[in-house]
Amino acid sequence: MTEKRLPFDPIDEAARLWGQRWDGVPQMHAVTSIMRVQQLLLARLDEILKPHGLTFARYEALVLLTFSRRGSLPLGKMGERLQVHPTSITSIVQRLESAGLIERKRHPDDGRAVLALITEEGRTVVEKATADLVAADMGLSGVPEADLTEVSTLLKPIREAAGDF
Amino acid sequence: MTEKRLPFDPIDEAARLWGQRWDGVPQMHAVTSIMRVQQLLLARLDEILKPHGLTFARYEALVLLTFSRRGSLPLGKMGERLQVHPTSITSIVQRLESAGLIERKRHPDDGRAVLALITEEGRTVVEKATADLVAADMGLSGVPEADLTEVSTLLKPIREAAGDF
DNA sequence: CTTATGTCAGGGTCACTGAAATCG
DNA sequence: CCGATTTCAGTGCCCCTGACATAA
Repeated sequence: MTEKRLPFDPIDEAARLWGQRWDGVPQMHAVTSIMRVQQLLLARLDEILKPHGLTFARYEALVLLTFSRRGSLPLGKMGERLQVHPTSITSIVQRLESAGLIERKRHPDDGRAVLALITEEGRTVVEKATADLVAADMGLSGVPEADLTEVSTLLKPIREAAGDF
Repeated sequence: MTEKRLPFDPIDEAARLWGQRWDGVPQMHAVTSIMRVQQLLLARLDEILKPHGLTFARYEALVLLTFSRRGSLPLGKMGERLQVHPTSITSIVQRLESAGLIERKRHPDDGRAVLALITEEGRTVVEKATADLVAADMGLSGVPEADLTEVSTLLKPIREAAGDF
């Protein structure tokens, strides 16, 4: 990754030039900002999770299992909650199983379905990884909590319009 | 992609459960929201760009060249502005060249450097693609412009803290 | 010689399509 | 037979590391 610090805000500059030709400057600025912040956050989170042998996607799957009543969920249910592709869930679960953090069980009531069950080691890893993430403010150190709540509130209609819920 | 519409906001639900065990609920909610919105936006933008033979990353590179005075920039400069890895720029430029949207030139003053120069076809494609994107409000239809400006403003300190500028 | 620029090889993650197997 | 669940093969995209050639 290029670590160069620019002497100006590259998105502000891009928005200025955009406005000389095209409409939709607020949309362009917001989209570019969201893309860039996501990239920065993901890099930071993956860096924190790496020592635990996790990517953010795998961590999310593990947390979801931690939240479930029996510590297990059918893969389809996981994909639905995490909003990821069925084949991606297969891949994520396969890698978590290789790491010994979950086990695969046949669903007792539905022979088609597979349950992912978090192991004791999985629970231990989630706790340690979460402690690190919380200590690092999820990569959002220095941002007032009120601002974060505001961001979440403003982004919610976008998710809703896209059909999340 | 799972298209299932959930009867509740999965992020609100995850935040509720998170709060029963761990700290940092506003941070967790904001991070998850940003990740999800980015995923939704990128999918929408790539869908709009696909008929033009572009991904969002390649579109951004093309727009950057459009904004440059001579329609050309050294690859290193492009990576710096777009905040992507040097090898990623090589790949992006290679594919844009294969599509006939840019040409590679040797830098006249620096034999090490390579210039990416946008072609006439490249300029045409950018205009058409941008028209489609703007018509679709960059995937942000229905969101008030004031809210988008607010989002951009709130996200700026995150980018600044991460060292963008 | 040291530094900067770009390329290439190779590995990793994840998204997606299409096909198949299994089971309700 | 139809539909749901999961897996597998294969493709594409992007990130990253490390090594390398070339030129300032």
